[in-house]
Amino acid sequence: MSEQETSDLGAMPGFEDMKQGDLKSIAQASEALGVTQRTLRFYEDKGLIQPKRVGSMRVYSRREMGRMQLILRGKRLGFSIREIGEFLSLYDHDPDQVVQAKLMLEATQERLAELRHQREAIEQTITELETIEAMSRQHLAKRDG
Amino acid sequence: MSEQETSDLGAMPGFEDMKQGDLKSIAQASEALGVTQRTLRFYEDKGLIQPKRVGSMRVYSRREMGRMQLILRGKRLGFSIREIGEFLSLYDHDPDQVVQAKLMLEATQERLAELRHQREAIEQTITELETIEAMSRQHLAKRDG
DNA sequence: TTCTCGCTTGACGTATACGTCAGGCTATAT
DNA sequence: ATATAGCCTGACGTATACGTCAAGCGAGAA
Repeated sequence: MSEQETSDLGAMPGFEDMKQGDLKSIAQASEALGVTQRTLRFYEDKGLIQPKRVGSMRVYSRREMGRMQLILRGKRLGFSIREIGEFLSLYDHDPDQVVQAKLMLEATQERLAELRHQREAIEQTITELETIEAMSRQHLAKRDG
Repeated sequence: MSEQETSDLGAMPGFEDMKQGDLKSIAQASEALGVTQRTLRFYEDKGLIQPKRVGSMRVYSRREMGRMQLILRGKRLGFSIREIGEFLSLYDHDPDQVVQAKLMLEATQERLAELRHQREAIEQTITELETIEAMSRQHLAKRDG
């Protein structure tokens, strides 16, 4: 396997804790984050991250990795990438994070309301399905004697 | 407003309880079911219903209306139209509904498992979001004094 | 020099359940 | 005869989050 400048970035013995210690190639970043390279490029397209370039190759610093963690967390919490993008851009242009925190609070509450609704809907559906399940069992029991 | 043979079908005074009492045009059917005409045509395309034709116009009998109720119920319970289609075709070719009931039971149980997972995931997400909500509040409280 | 890696961009594909035209037919009302 | 209403089919559009090519470039290796 030949590795080019990409791997050189991560493999400079003795320089691990320089100012820009942990630079990663797209392969290393996707590996570390558990997402595909396609996903990283996709998020970049959408403006969620802006990895540096060395020539044409993407380089992921701790900043990008941190943002990716936030993005993935947002996804786990059920926010769309559009929403996540909005949060991040607020985050960028709001050093004190006052506006950011307020809007985050709002979004969080809205999402909570949604989830509570969903939870109720699911409970109802589960109840109804349990009824159907019981009826199916009876139906089968009758026919089998 | 002019109504053609469509409305004539539903408007035959004195004949309400003929053998084929309640025949409906697509407009009346969609109205009664609370779905769009497009939806009815779509389900027909997918083979879920087979309304009769008078010339080229669709006519919905009680049979189709009944199937539509089942379809809509299946949707509410979270089954895909493909799954619903499979149930219905089993239903058709299984007069005793033994096979049907067995498979329905399986599908029901699978769906229940899914829903219970979802419910857990939602509970976790709600918990996490509540934490974030509390943190946002603290953040704002600090800055506002 | 030629091969092979890893990377690049761009564009089209996927799944779901319809929405939204566009163009055209027919029957009734005027 | 013409307008209008209601219906028809067929085809493309929508939203989401990527997957999957295709074609090509620069850099070490053989």
